[in-house]
Amino acid sequence: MIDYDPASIENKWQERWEISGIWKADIDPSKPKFYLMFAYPGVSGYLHVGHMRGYTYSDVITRYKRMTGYNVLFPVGAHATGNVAISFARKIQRGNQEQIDILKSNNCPDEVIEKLKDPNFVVDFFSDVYVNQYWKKFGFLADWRRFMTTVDDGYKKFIQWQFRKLHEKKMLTQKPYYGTACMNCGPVAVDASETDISQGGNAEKQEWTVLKFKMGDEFVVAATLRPETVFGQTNFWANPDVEYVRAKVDDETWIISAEGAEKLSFQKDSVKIIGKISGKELIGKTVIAPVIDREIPILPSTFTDPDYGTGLVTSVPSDAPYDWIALRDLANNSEECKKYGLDQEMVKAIEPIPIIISKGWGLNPGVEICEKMGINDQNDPKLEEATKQIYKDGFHTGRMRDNCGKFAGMSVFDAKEEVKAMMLELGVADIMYDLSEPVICRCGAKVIVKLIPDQWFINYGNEEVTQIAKDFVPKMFIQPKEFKDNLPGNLDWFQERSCVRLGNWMGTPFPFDERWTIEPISDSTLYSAYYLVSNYVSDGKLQPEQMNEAFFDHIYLKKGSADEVASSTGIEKAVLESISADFDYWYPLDINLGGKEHQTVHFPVFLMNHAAIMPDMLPRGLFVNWWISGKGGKMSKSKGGAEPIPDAASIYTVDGLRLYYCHIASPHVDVEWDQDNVRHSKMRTEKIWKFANELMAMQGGDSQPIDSWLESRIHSHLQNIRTAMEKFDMRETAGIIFYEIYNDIRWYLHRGGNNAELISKILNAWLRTMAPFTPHMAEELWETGGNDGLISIAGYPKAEEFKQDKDAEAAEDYLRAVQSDISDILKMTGMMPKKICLYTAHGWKYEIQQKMVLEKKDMGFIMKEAMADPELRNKSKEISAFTSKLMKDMKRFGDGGMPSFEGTFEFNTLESAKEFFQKEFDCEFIIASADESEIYDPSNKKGVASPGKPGIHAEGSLN
RNA sequence: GCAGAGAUAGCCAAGCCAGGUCAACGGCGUUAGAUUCAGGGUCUAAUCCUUAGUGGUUCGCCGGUUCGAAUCCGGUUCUCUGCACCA
Repeated sequence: MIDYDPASIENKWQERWEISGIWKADIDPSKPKFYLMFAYPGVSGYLHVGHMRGYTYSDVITRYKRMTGYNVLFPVGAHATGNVAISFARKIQRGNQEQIDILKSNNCPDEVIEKLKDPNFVVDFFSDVYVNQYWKKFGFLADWRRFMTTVDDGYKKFIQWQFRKLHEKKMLTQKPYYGTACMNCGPVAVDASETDISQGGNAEKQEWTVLKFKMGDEFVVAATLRPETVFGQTNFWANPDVEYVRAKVDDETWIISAEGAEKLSFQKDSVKIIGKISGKELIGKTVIAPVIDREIPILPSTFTDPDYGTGLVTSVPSDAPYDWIALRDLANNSEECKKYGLDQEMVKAIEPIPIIISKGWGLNPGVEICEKMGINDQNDPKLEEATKQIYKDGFHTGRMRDNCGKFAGMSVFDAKEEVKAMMLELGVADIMYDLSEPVICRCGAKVIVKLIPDQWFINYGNEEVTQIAKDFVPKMFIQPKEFKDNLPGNLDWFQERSCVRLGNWMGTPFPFDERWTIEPISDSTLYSAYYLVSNYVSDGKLQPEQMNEAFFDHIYLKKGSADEVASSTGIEKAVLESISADFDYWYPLDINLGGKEHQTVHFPVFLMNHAAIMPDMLPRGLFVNWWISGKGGKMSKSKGGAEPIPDAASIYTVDGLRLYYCHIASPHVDVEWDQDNVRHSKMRTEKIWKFANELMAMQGGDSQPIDSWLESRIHSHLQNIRTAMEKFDMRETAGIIFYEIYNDIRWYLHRGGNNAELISKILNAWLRTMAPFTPHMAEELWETGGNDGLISIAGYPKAEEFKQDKDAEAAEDYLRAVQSDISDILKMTGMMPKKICLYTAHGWKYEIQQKMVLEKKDMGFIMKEAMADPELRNKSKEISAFTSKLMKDMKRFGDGGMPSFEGTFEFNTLESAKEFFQKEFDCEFIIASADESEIYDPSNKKGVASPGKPGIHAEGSLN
């Protein structure tokens, strides 16, 4: 036998495939087409073994389709838009040790690390890594000619065309937007991954309602997150230790903190500081509270932070624990009152005004929670928690009390928006945005919220487009089902989505205003169409500058004649016709495959853009795969998975890894990477390799009854494989191929099967079933077995190639059950058997079972009939016991599920396996029917026998 | 917070939509035995409790529907994903 050397087999066949060109996808009108792509990866550096899961599924599915007669298109690409490559390069420029360590552990040479300071090189370098170190090394048969990245010139032309079409559809809108930005670096993303920022990834953008309190000609301005509570205002807070400023905002003068004024200056056209006023000066004055139009006093507090909101706060002690505690502190502190010249009795007289009825709380939740939590002063950190709790309960369960004007009875949830709207309308309030915690940019500057007055959006709220997409969902093939069910809801939920941004980003300039760059999600919503053009760009038949609006209109929307477009673009007419034909042949896409993170963003917008631009060409299917994670979340060196992908391929072998991805679990659950499991998959391929070699060496033999069983099993397996693969159920399929068929053939040999001709026929089919999963091993064995051509393009085996024989399968199932019963008994007793007797049941039991199971007779009928028969009459007790048990069993099996036996069939089956049993248990076997007279039955087992379950008597030495 | 998904034996994971052949596929791990067996190999058997085979208890937790529930319904706790300038 040839030793198994996976590494050399991998190289050998990857080379052969490369040369053979079977990966090239060209039109073949004689075959149905199948077009699958996966959501291309962002160029974010080296990937880990988890990423290969979905990619591998793609190759397995397309290989299967190819072998079942489809002409397959499987292109790959990479997503470079945005700031991933830029921030990657910046990290290298800054000498980020963590990043450099990752590169080094992936065997990245120093001179390359040096070059990775250039974002463009980052894109080129990792594109090459993905293609050559990952996908080709995993044996993928992708159409490499079509490889593209989203920053290719041709791709940019394509995206610009797409946005022109969206504009024609009136789906591009423009309106003000508040975005996060750094004054030095421009727009930054504030998110948990912290790619742009060095601190504050969990910050949220909050909308503050700015309340204007009239004080003479000026306004003292507070900010609140709870505008609906204005009805409960009792006083106003200023921090005596803070120096506030007078700022000219539009035509008004606002008193706010300097920090607040700065923030506001990014969000309003004119904010100009014209003076100062200390907190102390404000205290003791009175202001007119908005909405309630009441005069309230300004009191001192220490919890008011100049950096939070406007640095000034209105006080609602009924629902704000901070306010209540501060008020109480002050009322009880005569010294403090004196210090600010306040009338202590006046402060004491301030009572909370109940405004919200909240589940589980009385009149003043803010007061109650402080008592409950034992909060005693305004610097107690528990106040934060108390505030959150009250807010949560009030927001979800609360209703406005009767003293809240026209909002009385309204839920807090609704009142919040309505009160805010009313105040804006009246001009007593304004809006301001801020981040919930400090955020610091990579450059060290503070990240602020900035008004972008003319932000562009794609309006996914467009009803016509949404409807087209929603209507199409039921016709699509979508796995898993849960996602299919949710997708229409996701589509409805999508409204406007900002689609361009300013600043230093990689990507396509926005065609209507080139200062803007189209953002990363918006430029990956139609790209399956570009794969039908990219190969022409790659081989130079098409120049990016020729790819104008007329060109894409012609290819995708069938506008204009080939002659016209050829002359206006300068593209050869033949090329134009060829591209056009390609598109007509391959489009629409059959499957877009991607990770679970794409469910609510990428897949819906992918559908919507097709619905908007190519409503007749909507993708026919989506396949979502879940993730592979390390134990406890991250991949780790000690537990595996963190090694570079090429290293993992050499440790576990490519076929081993492919089998692992396919067989470890359903594609739609997360899996923990476990070295032992991966190693097992590798050994499984090796085991099958050896076994296949042994089978190939078989000679001669003769045909026996067990042959029919094996053939029939293979028939069923092939049928089940087809059914499973139609749903791309790769786990089920891999289980059948790599475990069940393997076990069946071994059982066949164990049972004495030795028909080399049959085995050779089965092996031939078996190898073909394996090919999509473990293609390298399958090719090698295919060649060793003397077959011509590549197995990768051989036909996938069909169930009809093997004869079905239900009786043979039933007989074998029966024998296995008997064997297992005998084993159980021997195990229980610890007996070394000398003699085992098997008794098939009494004939009347078969008759009754037949009548009940097949003829559906009931118990009364059976008993009546039995009593009429003189021979059965004296067995009535036995009969009724047997019959009622049978009734029970039948119920357990459900409708028609209970197998029924004939006595002769059972007896003959046992008789035919006698020799096998004797060898198996190494003892004498006696097989008899319970109806035979004078049979040896010392422990009276013939009586307990029932159809399908023979009585068993064993004797021998106990040890 | 909002939306969605999930919780199955020591571990990883099928089954759930279409309730009964489910003590619950498969794998890992563990244990025992075999192998002229050198490098985590292969094979056989066992692996909830009980037992001369048809018995008991189990599928996050609590309750309900049903002759019958891992599967259906309600509630509850915990985990994961997305939430719109991260891709």
